[in-house]
Amino acid sequence: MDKNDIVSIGTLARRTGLAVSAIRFYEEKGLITSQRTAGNQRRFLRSDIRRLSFILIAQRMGLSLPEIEEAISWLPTGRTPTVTDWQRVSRSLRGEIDARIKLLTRTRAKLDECIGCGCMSLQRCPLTNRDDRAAAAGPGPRYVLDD
Amino acid sequence: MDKNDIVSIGTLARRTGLAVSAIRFYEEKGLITSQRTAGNQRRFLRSDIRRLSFILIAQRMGLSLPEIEEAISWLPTGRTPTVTDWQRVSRSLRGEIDARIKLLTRTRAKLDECIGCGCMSLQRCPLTNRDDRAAAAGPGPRYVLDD
DNA sequence: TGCAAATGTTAAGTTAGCTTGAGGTTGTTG
DNA sequence: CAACAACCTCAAGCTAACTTAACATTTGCA
Repeated sequence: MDKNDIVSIGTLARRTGLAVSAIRFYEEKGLITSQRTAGNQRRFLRSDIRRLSFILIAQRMGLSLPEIEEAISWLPTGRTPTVTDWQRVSRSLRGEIDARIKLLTRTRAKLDECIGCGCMSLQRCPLTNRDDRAAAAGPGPRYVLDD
Repeated sequence: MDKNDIVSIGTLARRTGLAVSAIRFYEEKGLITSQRTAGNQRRFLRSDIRRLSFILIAQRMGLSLPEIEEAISWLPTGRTPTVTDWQRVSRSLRGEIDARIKLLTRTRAKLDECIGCGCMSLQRCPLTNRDDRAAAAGPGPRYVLDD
C-alpha cells in the first residue's frame, strides 16, 4: 500500500509505450481497471504495467482484445497478482501460441507439397479442394485450407 | 482460348467461396484483373480461381492485402500462370510463413522462461525490458518483445 | 422474345482497435 | 498560489477489409 504502488495513466503510458488514449480504451473494454482520485483522475496499480505488457505480448501473438480479456480474466483486479497468478495466465497464452505454431506448420507442409507439384494447378492439390461435394458444378478448388 | 477459360464473377465467387463483393473489392485493390463484356460485365480467367485461392491462403497466414499484392506481383496478369510462376510465388509465401513461425517460437521460448521465474514480475524478465535506457526514470518494462 | 437471375455502380455502413479534437478540470511545482 | 502540464469526457475520425443498399443494365434460357 505504499504510495509508490499507485500510478497515473501518464506513468503507465510512459512505462509501457502505449498511448494514454489506448489505455483508456482498454479500460473501457474491461482489460484493465482503475480507481479514481477525488478529482476524478485515474489511478492504477504499479503492477498494471505488467498487465499491459502482457496485453501487448498477446496482441503480437495475434490474439484479439476479447481473447486477451479472456486470458487475463484469471488475474485478480484491484490487487497485485502473485507469481502463481501470472504463471497460470502465461501458461494459457503458451497454449494459444502452440496452436498458432501448429496451424502455420501444417500449412507450410501443405504448401511444400504444392511447390513440388506446381502448386494449385491441379484439383488434387492438398491446399485446395476441401469440400468437393460443394463443387458439384465442376472440378476445382472452393475452400482453402481446412482447420 | 477455349470459351471455358472465361468465367463470370459469380462463378469465381462460387468456386472460391468468396462473396462477389469481395472479388470486386480485390479487383479495385489491384489483386486481380478482368476484361469486360460489351455490356460491361467482368470476365475473368478460369485460372483466377487459383489466384483467389492463393490470396485466401496468404490471408490466413496473416498477410495484409498489400503484402499479398506484393507476393503475387510476380504472377502474369491477363494470362494463365505457368507452374513455374506459381512455384516462385509459393516459395515467397513459404518465406513469410517461416518468419512468422520463427517469431512465435522465439516468443514461446521466452514465455517459458517467464513461466519458470514468475513471469514479468521482475525487471530482468526476458519478455520485457528491452529498451532500458528509455526507462531512466525508474526500473520496469517499457517495450515488449524485440524483433 | 421476354423475363428472372446475374451484374454493374456508387455511397454508405460495419467491426476492430485506436487516435484526434474540443472544451473543461485537476495536480504539482517554482 | 498562480501557471501550466496532465487529466477528464464525449464525439467524431481513421485504416483495413469488406458488406449492404438502392437503382440501373445485361445475360441466359424457356
